[in-house]
Amino acid sequence: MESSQQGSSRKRLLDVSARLFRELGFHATSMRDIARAAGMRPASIYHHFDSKEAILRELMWGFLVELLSSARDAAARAHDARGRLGAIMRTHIRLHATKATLAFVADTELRALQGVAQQEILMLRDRYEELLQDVLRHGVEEGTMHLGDVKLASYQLLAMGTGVVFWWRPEGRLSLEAVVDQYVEAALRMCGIAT
Amino acid sequence: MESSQQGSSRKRLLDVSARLFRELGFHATSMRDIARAAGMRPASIYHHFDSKEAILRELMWGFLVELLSSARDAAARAHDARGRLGAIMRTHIRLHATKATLAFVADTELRALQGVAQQEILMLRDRYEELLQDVLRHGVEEGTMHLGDVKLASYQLLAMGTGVVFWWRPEGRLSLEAVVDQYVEAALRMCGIAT
DNA sequence: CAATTAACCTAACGATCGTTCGGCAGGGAG
DNA sequence: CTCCCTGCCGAACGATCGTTAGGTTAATTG
Repeated sequence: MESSQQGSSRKRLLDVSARLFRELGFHATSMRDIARAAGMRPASIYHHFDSKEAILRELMWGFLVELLSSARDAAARAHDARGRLGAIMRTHIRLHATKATLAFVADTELRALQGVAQQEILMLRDRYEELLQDVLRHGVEEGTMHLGDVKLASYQLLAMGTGVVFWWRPEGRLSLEAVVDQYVEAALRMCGIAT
Repeated sequence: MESSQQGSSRKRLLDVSARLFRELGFHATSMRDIARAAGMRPASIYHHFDSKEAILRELMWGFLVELLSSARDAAARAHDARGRLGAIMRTHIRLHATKATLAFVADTELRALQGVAQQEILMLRDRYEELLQDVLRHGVEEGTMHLGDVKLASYQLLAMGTGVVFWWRPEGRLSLEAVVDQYVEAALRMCGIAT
């Protein structure tokens, strides 16, 4: 009933699509590009996915779901606002660095989705932002954080953190842990928390 | 020798192209889209520009040149590292907020340029980053700034600041001045400078 | 006046796009 | 064995792409 290669072509299509979407952009990547990189013919892709947009949809949805659940788990393990902020930033940087290809696509190709597909992704992103904003709001109310507008601060933190996908490489000068630490410290400082 | 409408079509083409490139992305925008929005026929665009990529090239180059020269001027008017950092961030946010369409395109469509055109833009971006990194390095040497890796810090600051194009609208809840102030304060805090 | 040029047009070029149709191989099920 | 389903294929569909060739108009120049 189940072949030993079950889903292997599908997974390979997702992998090469993510890589191509990152390198060329969604609209500059053709189904023929994807097929060639996956070792099959363009028509065969449609045995696994309904459309080119469906591939992008699955890539973005998968990453954002993992990002959101990781952040929730990390925040739940901390016991105060400062700890939760640090935990969220830590998982944010770690996930964006280790899955940079997916993260890059998820952060830059939202325009390419249409209608309800785009709204579904926006819904996940909103929940993620609200998770962070709740932490910031609690920190301000507790008096442990000192910042201006909470929403603005959340945009600052997320933009800063997401930026790691644009430059960090595992073989580069800085280790993942060193990078994560400096991002977390920057986040805490931005919120008026001494380290 | 000079018509009273000199360059008005050209300017209009740049304006509508920037708007379309931001809304749809470069590759999802067709020459026919641009022509329709500018009130002319596709073939007429080629009287003003050599190619679709040439339009993008001019948009990105123009914005980055203005960004770089504005930052240089602002930094020159300050007299210490802290003042220069604040001045650079202030002009960065202000320019990204007031020219958000251009800034968005310049920050997201680098992939769409090919060969030497892309390298020319990268050269400008590198000079901009170096301007900021010099300020940070001086601040660390003076002892007025306390941060880990200087390059990493510059990426954090620029990613945070550039992010303003993704959410701020002039008709929104927060005024430009309030937004600029919170970004500058966040930058100073990130660099270990008390406010 | 004639000559030139800027600005724009219609029409069409070849290429490439996402997608679909119909079929073929092969392995498991009845 | 026959039947069916999975996975993949060749071939082609209509649409759209960036771009070009050649022509028209109106204004400017000498």
